[in-house]
Amino acid sequence: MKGPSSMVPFDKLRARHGPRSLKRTHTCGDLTAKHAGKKAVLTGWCDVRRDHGGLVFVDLRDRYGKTQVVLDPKKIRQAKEIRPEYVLAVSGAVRKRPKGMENKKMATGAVELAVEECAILNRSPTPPFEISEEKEVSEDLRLQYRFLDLRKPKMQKFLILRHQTAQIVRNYFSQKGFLEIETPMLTRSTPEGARDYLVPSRVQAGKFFALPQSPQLFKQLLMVAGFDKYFQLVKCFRDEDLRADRQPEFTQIDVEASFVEREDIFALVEGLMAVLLKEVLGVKIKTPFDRLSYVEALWNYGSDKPDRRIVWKIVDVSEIFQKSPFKIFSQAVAGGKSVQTLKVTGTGVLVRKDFEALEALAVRSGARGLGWAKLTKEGWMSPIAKNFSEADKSALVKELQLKEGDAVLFVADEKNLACAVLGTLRLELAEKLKAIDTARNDFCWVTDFPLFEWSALEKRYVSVHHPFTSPHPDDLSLLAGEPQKVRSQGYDLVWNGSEIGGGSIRIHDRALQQQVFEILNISSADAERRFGFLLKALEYGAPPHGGIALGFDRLVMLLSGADSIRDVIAFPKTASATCLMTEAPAEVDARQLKELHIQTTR
RNA sequence: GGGGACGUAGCUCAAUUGGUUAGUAGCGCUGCCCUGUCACGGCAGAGGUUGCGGGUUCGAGCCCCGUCGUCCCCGCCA
Repeated sequence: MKGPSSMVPFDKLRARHGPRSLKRTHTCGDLTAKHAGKKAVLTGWCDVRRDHGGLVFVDLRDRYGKTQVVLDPKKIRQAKEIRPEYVLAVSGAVRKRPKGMENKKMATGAVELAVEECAILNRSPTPPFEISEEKEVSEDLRLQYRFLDLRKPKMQKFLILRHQTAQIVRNYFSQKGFLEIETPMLTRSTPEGARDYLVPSRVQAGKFFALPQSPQLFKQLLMVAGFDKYFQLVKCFRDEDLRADRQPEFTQIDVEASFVEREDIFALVEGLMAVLLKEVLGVKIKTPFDRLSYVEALWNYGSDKPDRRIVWKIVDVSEIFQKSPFKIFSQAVAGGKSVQTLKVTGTGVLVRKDFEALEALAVRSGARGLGWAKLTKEGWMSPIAKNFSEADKSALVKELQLKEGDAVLFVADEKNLACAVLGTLRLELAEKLKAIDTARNDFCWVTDFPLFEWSALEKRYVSVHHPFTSPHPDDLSLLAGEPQKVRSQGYDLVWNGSEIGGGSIRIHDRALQQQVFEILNISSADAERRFGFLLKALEYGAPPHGGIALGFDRLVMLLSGADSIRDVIAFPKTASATCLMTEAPAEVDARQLKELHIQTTR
């Protein structure tokens, strides 16, 4: 029991919790000159207070805006008590501000509320940081006091935009005949893919649920059930390390449809993106989006999520160096490797040290080294060009259309690796040289991914997308002999160099699914144990089907211009997957563990 | 798992090469004054375990080791 000293006097308690005479009539974003002369009651938080002694101005804030209210301390005794973040209800007359006193920066700046009655609904200690966008506050403090951080208009704008985006998505799919169907959060662990978050079962001793990494299997089962058009805004969970655009729990726009081909999914999603950009950003985009094969993307841009707002492309110059006196390149070509180049424009500011830093990055990215040449007024500035023949140089100038101020980066290696390294440098340099056309919105589909890749770690093939992705029909004959050459019917959606979604046409044939499991070195007993329900469903009249999942948080981040995914999630986790506000995850009582039949080892 | 940046007042930051008792710092906070401000203004004031632990040194905010936390990147993320 608390002592009497901490008791709140009864009349104050009644003021806070009792019936209220001041019921809100307008929000703090509502009032304009046309309300002048009317009575209004506003509620909100004190944003700033300007005390002039005989007159007190308070900017009252709620999620709709801010309104200046004016208090005469002689009439309103609470005027002097008000502090930032106090919760107020004020009534009075709306009046036009005196001539010349209008505030053009405020939406409600033409008017103010002359307060006749003021109730302090709650008080606040001085907050740990100011609720304003003027100053950067360290993110750990913001996350600790998330309820205050979310009071900032900018954060509220993000969450409002998130809501609007969700509404548009739901409307779009509903209008196209798609049904939103929920799938379980407590499901079975599927060891393929990311690490699972596990949930112990109390009732089934020693057994565990897993939180879904995605509703992949359930949505396929819905197709088998005949719900031929499904979507869901759904939470997914992956226990992997975080990034600026990755959270352990995140939201997907999950979509699946039956009797469709790749192009049907593309058109569906293109339509959605067009509506979203129009409604949210007021931007008209061109559809259909360009389609690039995985190989095209990699060979031209050095990435499977190319940012085509950067004009520089990778060019294969192996042929030029076939007979070059520069042994490093000519021998690489002779040995079946290749020489890849990236021409970079506007490099006037780059000096030797910058290229050396680039070389270090290239080496970190897996290259053996980096060749570079910069065309200056004095000629070729380069540690390697002195080894080039004149024929090499003129062929390069012609092939790459080199001009003064351009630089060329060279990587000689196995083609895919060399391109990937140049792809990394391309992004790095474009950022540094501000060579990204940020006014552009570039969408593209990347298709024809390999179905499998060899995992050196696990010494087996693993799925590039997931094990239910259908092989490309033209490559079925390669499945048995050369699985690494099989392309998949998977696809990614890329927006300005960010992967915002991925999907595939699925396998709907039990025998083919079995064969894929075999290539993945999943025994039929294993497959039966883990995915038996799916295999069984495939036997009972599974329709051809396919779909996509779009990263909702990432999408909202890009639509809102937020620079971190955390800014568009109300209560996000830190890079070490903890919540600084609730301090989750936390230890639990020994009794709880016992009930769950669990013992911890540390 | 690995690499990098950062951690000083409530907040944002400063503090020369390791040198007195940490800085007239900005914002915020407290008190007083002020009837037209809007990032109000004026005067006065309070506020510090330099994340934590250890070491080197005559002397550490600064150097070294460890640790904790935040952020970014690689691995990882079907």
